[in-house]
Amino acid sequence: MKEMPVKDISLNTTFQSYQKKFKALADERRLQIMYEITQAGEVCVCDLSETMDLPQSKLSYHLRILLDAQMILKETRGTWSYYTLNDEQVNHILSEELCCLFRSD
Amino acid sequence: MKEMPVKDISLNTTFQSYQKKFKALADERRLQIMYEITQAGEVCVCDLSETMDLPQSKLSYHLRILLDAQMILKETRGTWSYYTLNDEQVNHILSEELCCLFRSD
DNA sequence: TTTATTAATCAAAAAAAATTGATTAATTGC
DNA sequence: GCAATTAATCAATTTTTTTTGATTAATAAA
Repeated sequence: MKEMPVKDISLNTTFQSYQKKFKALADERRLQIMYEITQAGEVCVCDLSETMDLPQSKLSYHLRILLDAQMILKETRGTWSYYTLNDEQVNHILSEELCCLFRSD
Repeated sequence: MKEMPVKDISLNTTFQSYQKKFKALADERRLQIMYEITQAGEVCVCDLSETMDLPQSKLSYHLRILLDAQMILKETRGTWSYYTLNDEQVNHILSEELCCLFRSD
């Protein structure tokens, strides 16, 4: 059995969680989705489906990946699901320069 | 034929280049490789192969992905290839907090 | 109640990425 | 020259991710 220092175990856990977030960001379409959400402030799937010209199921799939990685937030009102950017997380991960892409002000 | 504003075209190009960089970062093993490089300052494939317990071909593959995404730099001296972190690019992409993981001082 | 809208999920297929083991090429040391 | 070392690349396989079209469930509107 292989020994492993505590420091390395916690580092591995850290890398695992970042892997998930970077995977979510590692897609041109998902970056566009984040940008659209930033511009609109809040969007539902059907809005995105129009502006991005993508079928609903594809959007739901990509939104789920962004949601699981905590890059966006979801609030359901009635039949609609409204998505917003998770600014805190985005700022935590990305450089100042990059964050600007996903900032409305 | 679909029209597309100039702004959106250049944004798409931007997202494309970031997709590549995030893809490179979207792997636990590659993040570990970057960490090892940071710690050692400079490493060759055979060093990494030992410290990370990975076969040479696998390492060459992952190093190439990091290199293509410009997250690391390569310098060949004799039979050896020495890899270093591309601090400039890493700092450009990642938050202060995250960069610390890949900083030796 | 019936019909339409919204969006999540599912299963199958397609596409992309990673692993594996081997080959190749260049360099070093004897 | 010859053997050993280093590392890139290749082809085949495996694994993972994405796409696609359909189904489901919930809400809203007529």
